[in-house]
Amino acid sequence: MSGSSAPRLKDVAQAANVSMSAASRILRGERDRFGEETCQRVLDAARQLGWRRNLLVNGMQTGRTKMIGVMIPPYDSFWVDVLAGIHLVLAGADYLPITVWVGDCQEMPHFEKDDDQGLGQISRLLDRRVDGLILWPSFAVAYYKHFRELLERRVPVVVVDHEFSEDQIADSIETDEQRCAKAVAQHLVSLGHKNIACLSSRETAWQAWAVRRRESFEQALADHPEVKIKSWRLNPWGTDGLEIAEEILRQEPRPTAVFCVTDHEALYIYEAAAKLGLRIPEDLSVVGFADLDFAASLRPPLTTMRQRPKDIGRRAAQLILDRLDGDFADHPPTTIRVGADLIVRGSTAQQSLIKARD
Amino acid sequence: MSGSSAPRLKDVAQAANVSMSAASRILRGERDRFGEETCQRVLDAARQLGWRRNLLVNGMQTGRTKMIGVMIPPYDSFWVDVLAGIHLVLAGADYLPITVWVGDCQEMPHFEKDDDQGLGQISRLLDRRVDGLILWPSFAVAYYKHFRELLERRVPVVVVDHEFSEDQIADSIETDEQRCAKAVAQHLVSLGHKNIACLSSRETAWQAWAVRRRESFEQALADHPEVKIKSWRLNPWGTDGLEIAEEILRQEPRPTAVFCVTDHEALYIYEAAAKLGLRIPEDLSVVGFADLDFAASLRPPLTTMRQRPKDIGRRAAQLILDRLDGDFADHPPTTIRVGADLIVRGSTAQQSLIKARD
DNA sequence: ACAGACAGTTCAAGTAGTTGAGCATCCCTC
DNA sequence: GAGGGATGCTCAACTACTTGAACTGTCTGT
Repeated sequence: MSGSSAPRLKDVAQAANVSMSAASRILRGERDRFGEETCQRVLDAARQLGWRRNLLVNGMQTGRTKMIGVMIPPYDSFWVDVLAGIHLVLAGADYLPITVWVGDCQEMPHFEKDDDQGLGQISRLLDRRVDGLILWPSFAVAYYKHFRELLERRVPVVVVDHEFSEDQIADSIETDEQRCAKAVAQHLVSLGHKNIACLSSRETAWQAWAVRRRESFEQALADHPEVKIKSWRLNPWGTDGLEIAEEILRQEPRPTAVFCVTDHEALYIYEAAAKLGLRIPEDLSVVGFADLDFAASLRPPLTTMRQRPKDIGRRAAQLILDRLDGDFADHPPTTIRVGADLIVRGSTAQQSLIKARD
Repeated sequence: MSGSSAPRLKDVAQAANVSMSAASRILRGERDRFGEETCQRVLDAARQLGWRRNLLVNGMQTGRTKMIGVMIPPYDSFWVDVLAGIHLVLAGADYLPITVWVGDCQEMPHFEKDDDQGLGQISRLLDRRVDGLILWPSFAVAYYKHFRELLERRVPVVVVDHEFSEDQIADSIETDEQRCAKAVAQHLVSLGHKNIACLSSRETAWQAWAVRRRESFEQALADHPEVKIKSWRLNPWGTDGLEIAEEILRQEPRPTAVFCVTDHEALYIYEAAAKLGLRIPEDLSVVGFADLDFAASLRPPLTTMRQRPKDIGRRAAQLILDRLDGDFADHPPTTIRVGADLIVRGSTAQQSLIKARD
């Protein structure tokens, strides 16, 4: 057991008494050029010695490592599902995703702040010659700095979940915010709400999606001039969720419904409502966004927009593969907008209910 | 932009007008053997051309790819933290973890059932010549089938979170179940509880930890003969959580405290309690395990054993690195037991409270 | 008997570097 | 003017395998 290490093709060839080239060809399936008995000998020898292909060598020779770098934030259940979609598609094509995290935004508690970290991580991926990159737009900085290089190396990039920037330089898969906003607005308006609040997250530069989500919602309500809408947001550190939530619920007149750009913010509203003795949904309707794993087990269960993260992941992976296989290699960058579903649960109700109790 | 691809060392050498070997040495930091002006020329050329080291080649030559395979279940917040610890340590050593999922147990909704999948995934890792493997014991099957091979290839394996098997064949990092069980038992007993239930999870073969957790708890209570303990478990599909929870709470006499082997099971108890009109903690104390992300936001917040997942991940990664660096290479397999902390929140209370109200 | 065809196999040059050993200068010493 | 030792750089072999081209031997057809 001491001298042994990974068996080489040379060993297999020797054991089968053929040349390395013959062994190589037979093991790669080019079998019809050889005698049946020879093939068997080689195959047996390979099995016996436990030989396996060395994708490092393949990578060197073909320039394809069959690895895709994935840079996304430390996961909540949304990102786990995105990853699941990515894994599923890539594994099917015998590709392997390599996932890295970057900690240069405060939402990520797992890493010490380090501005060069994004660069370091992307370097670690490129040094290993990944064939493509799937990334979350918050890594814009790291991405921009490497952009020229990625382009020159012809490494396809797909951005997931939220539009990357105005100038379409990479493919992008995102949730269709406008349709979502319309669906939420429609739902609340049809329930008779006329005074609605919107609670956004922190709206830091790397949380542009929060801005877009809030603005989409405001726009969607602009079609209903009879409805009053006021928006709020967390401070840049995201530390004042509960206070803001209370502030919203202390307004005169009090909003009868709150749309939160994320289920996380909805938690603050729940907490503030409990504190102020407001009942959900009798006194207050609440809508979240994302349908994170805890949304259904809140009391009452949270009405929320369920995105399709697995779908997003799947399409991102597929898009990368398409770009790599050349069919799609030279198309201009595309944006795919994925739908979402309004899951109506117990946290929203007719506004008339409130009137009846008043 | 069309003909360009990754720049080669040859290009850099040519641009700097030196031999490849000189360029190689200078770029790897062996600078004192060369003239300062030459070094500058090479460095400048490399920067200009955007050259970066090719770890595939390094991997071929040294047999070290600086990649560690990680096989863990689709993540809840516990596993996310484990991963965080792993990433942190490995990134510090310029290693990259490659995480794969396997779907051959039902807890994993993300993949279709496929018994060979574990094998396929482990193959995908070995084909890329990962230097080591961190894995979750549920992958025992895949692991056992590859065990001889891993041994012969001298790929170090570390098993995380729960003991792998009786015969110590790999390093193992686990939560110290016995100490945890003692802490929970101590907490409940000191609150005056005399009739305690334990709600285990499914106890399928690949959830051996549930068995161990339950048994440790039963043993811990054996030191308190005045306390009655009865255990329950979910069915093998995990579908009857709510029913079992109700059954527990309908016992005569009703247990005054329930220990759940996971926060997930505690959710069922909460739900059943709400359904039966029981108040937590006044009528019923509940203790969970893991301190998953939702535990603190339940109402009342859940008392639970907080494991140290980040620590577990960190130590697993460190152990792999130690084995690779040779210092530790020839030690027999070790087990590291990581502590955990009882987080007392609002779901547990003095049993006397209950008496006072009865 | 000899060309042509074909199966079965080998040669050698790639892939992108790394590295131990060695060589050419130049300066200084004796 | 030879010897010694830095200094600064290059040669060539090596990593593990792939692949286009070529070569050998046997069989067939004429």
